[in-house]
Amino acid sequence: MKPFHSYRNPALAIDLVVFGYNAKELSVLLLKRNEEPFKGGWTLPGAFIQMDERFSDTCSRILRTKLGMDKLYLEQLYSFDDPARDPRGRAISVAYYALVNPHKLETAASTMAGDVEWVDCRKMPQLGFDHKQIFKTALQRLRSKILYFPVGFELLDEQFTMTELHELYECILDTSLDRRNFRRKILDSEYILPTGMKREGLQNRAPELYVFNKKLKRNNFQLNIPLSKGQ
Amino acid sequence: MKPFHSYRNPALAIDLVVFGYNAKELSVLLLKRNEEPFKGGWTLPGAFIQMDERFSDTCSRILRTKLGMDKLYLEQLYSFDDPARDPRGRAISVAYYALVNPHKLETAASTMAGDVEWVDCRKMPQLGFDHKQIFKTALQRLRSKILYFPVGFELLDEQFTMTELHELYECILDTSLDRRNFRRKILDSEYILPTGMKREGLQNRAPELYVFNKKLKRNNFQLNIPLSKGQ
DNA sequence: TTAGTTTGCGTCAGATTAACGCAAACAAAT
DNA sequence: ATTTGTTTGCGTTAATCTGACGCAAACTAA
Repeated sequence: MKPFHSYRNPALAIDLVVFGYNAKELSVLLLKRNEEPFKGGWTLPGAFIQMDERFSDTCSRILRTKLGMDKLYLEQLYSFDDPARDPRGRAISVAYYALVNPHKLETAASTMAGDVEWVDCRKMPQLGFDHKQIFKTALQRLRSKILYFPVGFELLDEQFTMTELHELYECILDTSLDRRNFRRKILDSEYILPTGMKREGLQNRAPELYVFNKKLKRNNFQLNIPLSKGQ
Repeated sequence: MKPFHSYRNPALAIDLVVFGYNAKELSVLLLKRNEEPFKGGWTLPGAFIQMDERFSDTCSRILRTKLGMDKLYLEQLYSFDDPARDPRGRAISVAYYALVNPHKLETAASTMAGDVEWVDCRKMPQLGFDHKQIFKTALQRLRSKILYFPVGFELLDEQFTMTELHELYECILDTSLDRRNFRRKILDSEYILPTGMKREGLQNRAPELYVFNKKLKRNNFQLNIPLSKGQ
């Protein structure tokens, strides 16, 4: 058995859609390019896969370079193959998306690269390559996944209030959800557990803090969150 | 802007999980290899991606070669990156799965390659490369997708009875489903439409034939099929 | 002190689910 | 031809779930 001979293979890249949530705003990490192609424009952060790297290694490399942190929730999204997606030549992109709580990055804020920026999901500029499509696919995936899997707790602090979780869902789904029904569904689901604690510095009836239930591995759960139509 | 220089890139392959359904049996198209690696063993059909091909082109090429037919339901599954997945060297696999009604192939039966065979999903042999993992991922995807999307009609004839559809679901999900509740759910969903016709050669009260409702494009529907616990 | 907001808990009519009954139309066995 | 079992279509029902929204205690802002 002989190894592959020198096929000409398409270049193979990883592109990342890194979601961050802060102050009722879902944003994505964009890269301001300072070289061709798309010099001066925005793209998603990405890198070519090295021969000895696994996808997750390449992801880590990108995240470390641009965010100074690489242990994030990471999920493979889709592989993109438009022959014209990169003007430099044939390149396949394996896209991943990641979830970060930008708050947790603040300690390492100085390590965030100068050429990246958080951009509000609702105000996406034009993106180079086929990155607009990748972004749209990622947002779609996040929106549908959050309905049946406790993704998104990755976007909040370790402890959070019901209101914070509610706002996160409204923000990601870009719709309004009935507060009381949401509360009931989430608590019934046992996705989260009450800690019995309240945030420091607040008085008696401050909102209760919850944590994600790490023991829970239910897979086929359906939140089925109602839209708030009236009010 | 210069084109890519000669990076050494991993080889890039497409592997296919082709599902076929016949006589209450869900099967997958396997390839009997007659060269190394895994000579004499089973693998999924696959091929390397040519520089000018899109994924779907490579899929078509494989399907035409092995089945003599290439217009099937096709969906990208996942991309696999284990550095050890191919003993010949680094190779990435972009896996797709396809659905065929083997009945529709019969006319072109002679064109089916001699080195492939339909194998019952429940009796999968050892597979070369990481193809067992790819197969498992595909089956999982099919099982979850069938619950919220009218995939699977691709596996039946143009017209089919409620019983045939019911059996297909039981077979794919590998469980028993209450016939009467299944019927109600499916009819309420409007995934299928009654034709008012009965299969030829049968008498008055032969089972009614249905067709897939092609106008239906509902996306967030939940079949929520109950398991039949008693009886 | 008053007026609004946030948070937690509750109510309730209507829809949905899961389990299963029943009979007409057929098929197979005697 | 009659009996017996199976297939197919259509119902029923109790328990549960959904979605809309009321209410008051604890807080905040004016």
